[in-house]
Amino acid sequence: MSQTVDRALSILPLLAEGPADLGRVADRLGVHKSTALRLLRTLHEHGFVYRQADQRYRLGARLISLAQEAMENLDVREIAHPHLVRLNEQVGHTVHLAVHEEDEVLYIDKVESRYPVRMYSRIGKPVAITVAAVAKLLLADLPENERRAVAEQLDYPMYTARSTPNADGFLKELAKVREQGWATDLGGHEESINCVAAPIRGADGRVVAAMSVSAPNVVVTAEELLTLLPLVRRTADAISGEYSGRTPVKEVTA
Amino acid sequence: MSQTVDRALSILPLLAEGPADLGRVADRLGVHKSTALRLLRTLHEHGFVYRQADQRYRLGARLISLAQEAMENLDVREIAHPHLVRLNEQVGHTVHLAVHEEDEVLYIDKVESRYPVRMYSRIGKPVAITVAAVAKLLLADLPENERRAVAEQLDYPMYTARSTPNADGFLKELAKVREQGWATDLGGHEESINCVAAPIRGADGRVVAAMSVSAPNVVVTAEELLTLLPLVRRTADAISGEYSGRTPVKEVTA
DNA sequence: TGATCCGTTGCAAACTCTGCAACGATCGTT
DNA sequence: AACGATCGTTGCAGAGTTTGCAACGGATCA
Repeated sequence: MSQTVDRALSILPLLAEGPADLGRVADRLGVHKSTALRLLRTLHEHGFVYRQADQRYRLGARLISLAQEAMENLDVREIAHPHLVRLNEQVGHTVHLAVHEEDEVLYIDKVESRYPVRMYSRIGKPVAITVAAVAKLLLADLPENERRAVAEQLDYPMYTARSTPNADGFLKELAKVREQGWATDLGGHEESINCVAAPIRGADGRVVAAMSVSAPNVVVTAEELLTLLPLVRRTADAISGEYSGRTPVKEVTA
Repeated sequence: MSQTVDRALSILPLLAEGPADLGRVADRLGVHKSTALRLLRTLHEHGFVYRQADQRYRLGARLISLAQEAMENLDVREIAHPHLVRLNEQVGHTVHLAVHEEDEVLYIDKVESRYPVRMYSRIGKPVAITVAAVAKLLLADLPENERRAVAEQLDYPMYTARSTPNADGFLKELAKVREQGWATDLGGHEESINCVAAPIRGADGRVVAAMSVSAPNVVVTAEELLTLLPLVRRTADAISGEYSGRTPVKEVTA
């Protein structure tokens, strides 16, 4: 809606690909160098971009610290954290907490496995939305028309042979997940990694977050992991209860 | 330099304080509601702000995932990480990696202590710049005039009785740190927590990052922690060596 | 039911932003 | 060593975007 701001903000994802010089930024934006320069200057003043010694720009520290604050403001995270830690102490595996927001599902908390074999993931990282157990739970809770709309505009990368292949399969999986109230990812993202996940609900019953326990095949089989399901669900319910007690902040779905 | 972008970016730190409604944003910006609305809309389209069900705005998920990418692009971090993990395995305590950028020093990596008593800190969080051992190392490396300029514009909060009290004391400490090539924080931030830190240097000898080992008094005394200094320094040197091998990206200091 | 508060929209004036062209510095080449 | 090329930077005037206003509609509360 605001051309100038729109252009300035478009610079950031561009720089996320890696450092870029003025000419490159101008080209990618489709504007004159002088225009790009002024936008970059403004971003720089706010610390959103940083200028290296070679004159190239990259994303700045301010962005990182702001994002940090953004996460600390999420009240689900605050409430859930001690529960995640406790669950991790009981089962030993990696525990994740994720939320959904505008076509992205991302991890907002993580407690590392006690086992030496750890999975790669990071707080703040968008999850593989078509296969992750937490993503299934979060999307399954959407009203049907939205669910279909989302499903149809997604890509379905075949990370492994068991990845969700297309929108149809995804919608069927979501329907199943919606009904049973929990979800799994059995090697759909990485061949040897399995997850079980449960939803966290607000006072109105809507899913506000999802948590999962993940472990590689070499540590426990999928069957063994599934035996943890009741415990995971109980933990999620405990968080739901505590969260519902407070003034919940539901999210707009338009 | 660009008024519109400047205003739009000013909204973000404002929202970092917590969710705000349109009127509040407009007031804080000193602009008309309709102006604020249009800026917020643009930010929203890019996912930088999110609109809650109660119509209020808060920081959005895109900000978080962008910051994530920003950190993954830092090459020091990538090189250092395995070294940090190894050090953590040897000493058991929390290990941090920090960089300096435009008046902020922030943690860009962390390996958690194996002991049950853990210290509070988070990747992406700005560190207490006047007391943290890593901050001392990073600032000590600046040319003298810059060092003084920075020192004089800082605040000196007395977290504890041993916190650096003022610019004068800070500059003396920096001089000492600069000479000895390592730094400590003995209860200057939190009464019972001590740190030892060492610098990581680029090919040109300039400090590009700093790493530290932190532990609470209840686990090891300050004296015991100091015996780890040689190991910390050796680790830092190893990282420096590896980092210098690549094309280093020095940072502009203006 | 009426009043108030808040977000939203169209419009015209005003101001900001844009692209251009020219400059200077740096770097690599002949 | 000098030249050419590349890149970032600046002043300027026209163009286009942005701004504040005022009015509308919906929601909330008394």
